[in-house]
Amino acid sequence: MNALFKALNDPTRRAILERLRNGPASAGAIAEQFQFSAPTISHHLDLLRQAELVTSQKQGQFVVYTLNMTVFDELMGWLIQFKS
Amino acid sequence: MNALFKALNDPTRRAILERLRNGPASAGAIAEQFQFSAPTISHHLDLLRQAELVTSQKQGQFVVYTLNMTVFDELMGWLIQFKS
DNA sequence: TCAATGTTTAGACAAATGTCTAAATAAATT
DNA sequence: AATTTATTTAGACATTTGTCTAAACATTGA
Repeated sequence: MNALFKALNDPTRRAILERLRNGPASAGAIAEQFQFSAPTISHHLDLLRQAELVTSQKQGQFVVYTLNMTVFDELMGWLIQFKS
Repeated sequence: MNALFKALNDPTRRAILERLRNGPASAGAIAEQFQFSAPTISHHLDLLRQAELVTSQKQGQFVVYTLNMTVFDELMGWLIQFKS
């Protein structure tokens, strides 16, 4: 839960998640959309992976990142506590 | 949205929110449940208020904090994007 | 009015965070 | 084999964050 909220507490990381709604993408393809350096984006992707918000698979020289929607359920569950 | 995720990115603040599920409470009553100093809890309450996750009303010498569930809807809305 | 109680403000400080550049690793191409 | 392309790792650095103590402010009660 800590890693989850930590990962979400950054606008760039949230934008990456929104980008991945359109489907999986390589680290480079993701990085292109932002003004930050590749290492910075790589680090953001690492935090998203630690929170299990994304998974990654190596495809040749590329590393493809995919949204993991499972974790959103967990968050939703936490939120629903407050609605009742 | 930034203030919201920032506010949620701390276990003490999340615990305060869970405490407030049981009903409104004064700053002092909240602080009693934690090992941190009163100023520290006051600061956490301030961040929760900035995120509009709580509201506060002065009642005599006490300041009573109340959960504002409206904001949870906003968060839920953001999450639901990812489920479809 | 003075003292006690409840809360916030101010300022300090260590730890965590987001960014960068340079270098390392890995795969594909020539 | 050497070079290019894709990505990560390492290390540095400024900023932000969470905590504290001391002091200020506000309300109540003696």
